Amino acid sequence: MTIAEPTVETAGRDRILDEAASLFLKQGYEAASVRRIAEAVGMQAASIYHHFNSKEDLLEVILHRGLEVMTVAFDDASTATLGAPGRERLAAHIRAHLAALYENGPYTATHVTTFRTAPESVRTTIVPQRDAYEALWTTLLDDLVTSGVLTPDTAVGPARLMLLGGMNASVEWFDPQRGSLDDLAHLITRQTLYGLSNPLKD
Amino acid sequence: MTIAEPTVETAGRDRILDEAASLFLKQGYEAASVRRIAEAVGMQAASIYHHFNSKEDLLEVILHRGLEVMTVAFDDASTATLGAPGRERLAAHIRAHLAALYENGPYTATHVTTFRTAPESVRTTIVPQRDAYEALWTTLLDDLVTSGVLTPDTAVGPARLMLLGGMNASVEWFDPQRGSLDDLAHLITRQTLYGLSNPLKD
DNA sequence: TTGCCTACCTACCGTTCGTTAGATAGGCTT
DNA sequence: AAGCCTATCTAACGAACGGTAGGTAGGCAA
Repeated sequence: MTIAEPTVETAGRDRILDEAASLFLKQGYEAASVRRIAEAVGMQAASIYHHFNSKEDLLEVILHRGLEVMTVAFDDASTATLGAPGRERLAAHIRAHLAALYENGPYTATHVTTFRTAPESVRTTIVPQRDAYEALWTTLLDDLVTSGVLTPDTAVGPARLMLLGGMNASVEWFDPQRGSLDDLAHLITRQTLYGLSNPLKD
Repeated sequence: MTIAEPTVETAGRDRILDEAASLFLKQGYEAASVRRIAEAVGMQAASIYHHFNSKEDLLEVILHRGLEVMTVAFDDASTATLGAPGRERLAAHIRAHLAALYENGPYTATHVTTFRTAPESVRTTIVPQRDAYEALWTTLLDDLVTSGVLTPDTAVGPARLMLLGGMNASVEWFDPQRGSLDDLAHLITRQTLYGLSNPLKD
C-alpha cells in the first residue's frame, strides 16, 4: 500500500491528518480541538480550514483512510496466500489486520476507536465502505467453512464480529513498542482456531 | 404515592447518573454536555452541581459504579458455581460479565467505552479498582489452568485481555433487544474454549 | 411558628469552541 | 516584470461550554 510520499503540495495536509488522527485516537474526537491539532502541526487553527472544510470533514477523511489501510492490507494478504492452506490464509489476514492497526499510521486505530461515537453524518458517509470491508471477511470465513477448515456449524456472522472485535480491542492493551506483532497475530490465530481448552482433558 | 419510589434524597441523583451514563455511552464524555444531561433529566444545568462537584466527578462516579456492577456480578457467579466443573465456572463468569454489560443499567457499558479517553485524573482514580477486577479474572484463569481445564501452556495474561476485550467489544454490535444474552454467552464460551477449527479435519 | 435544609431555580461569569474574513509573503507561470 | 496561486497569518464572530452566585419554595424539626 502506498501512503503518498509527502509531496510538496500535500505535506501540509498530510501532517494535519497525522496529528489529527493521533489526537483523535488519544483523546477522542470532541476532546481534540482544532486549535490543539493546529498547535501539534505547528500552525494556526484557521490554517486548517485551507485544507479541510470543517472538523467533521477532517474526521471523515481520517476514518476513510483508516478503512483504506485495512482494505489494502486485506487484499495484499489475499494475493500473498492465493492457493495456500486455509489456516495459513486466516493467519495472514489476521496478521494483516493487526499490521493495519499498528504499523501503518494511526488511521486504522483511530477508525476503530472513534467510529462508534462519531457524528451521525460522518458515520452515515463511512458505513458503506465499512460494510464492504466486513464483507471481505465474511467471504473469507465462508470459504474456510466450505473448505472444511472451520467447523460446518460455524455462525460466520458472530464469528466475524468476535474476531474483528477481539483484534480491535487489542488497541486498549497492546503496545507495538513493547510486544511483537507476530506474537500477537500468532496468539490470536491460535486462540481463534483452537481455543484455550485442554485437549487432553476431555 | 402508592408506588414504591426511590428514596427522596437519592432519586434526583440517580436520575442524573442514569441519564449521564446513557449519554456518555452514546456520544462520549466530551460530546455530552452538562446542559444536555440536565435536559434529559428535566432540570437546569446548574442543578446538576447540587449533586456533583464537577462533570469529571460525575464521570468518576459512573465509572466506579460500572466497575462495581461488574465486580458484584463476578462474585455472584463465583459463589453460584463453587465446586462446579471448571468449564461451568468459566461459562458462568462469562455470562455474568455480559449481564453486567447489558442487564444492569448503562454503567458497565459506559465504563468500557469511556475509560480509555477519560480525563487522566479520572482514569488515575479508577485504575486500582480496575486492576482489582482484572485480578479476579487472572485468579479464575490461573485456577482453570492449574486444574487442567485450560491447556498448560496458556498465557493467562493475554488470554484474559482477549476474553475481556472480545466481550467488551460486543457493545459495538450486540443489541440485547434483538439477540439473546444466553446465546451470546454460550457463543463466546464455546469459541473461547474450543475455537472455530474443524476437529474432523486435522 | 420559626428556622433550617434540601433541591431546585434564574442569571451570569470567563473560557473555549468551530469557523470566517481578509491580509500577506513567497513561489510559479507567462 | 506582472499576475496569480498556495499556504499561511491575525483578528474576530457568535455559540456553547463548565461552573458560580444567590435566590426561592416546600418539607421537617424545634
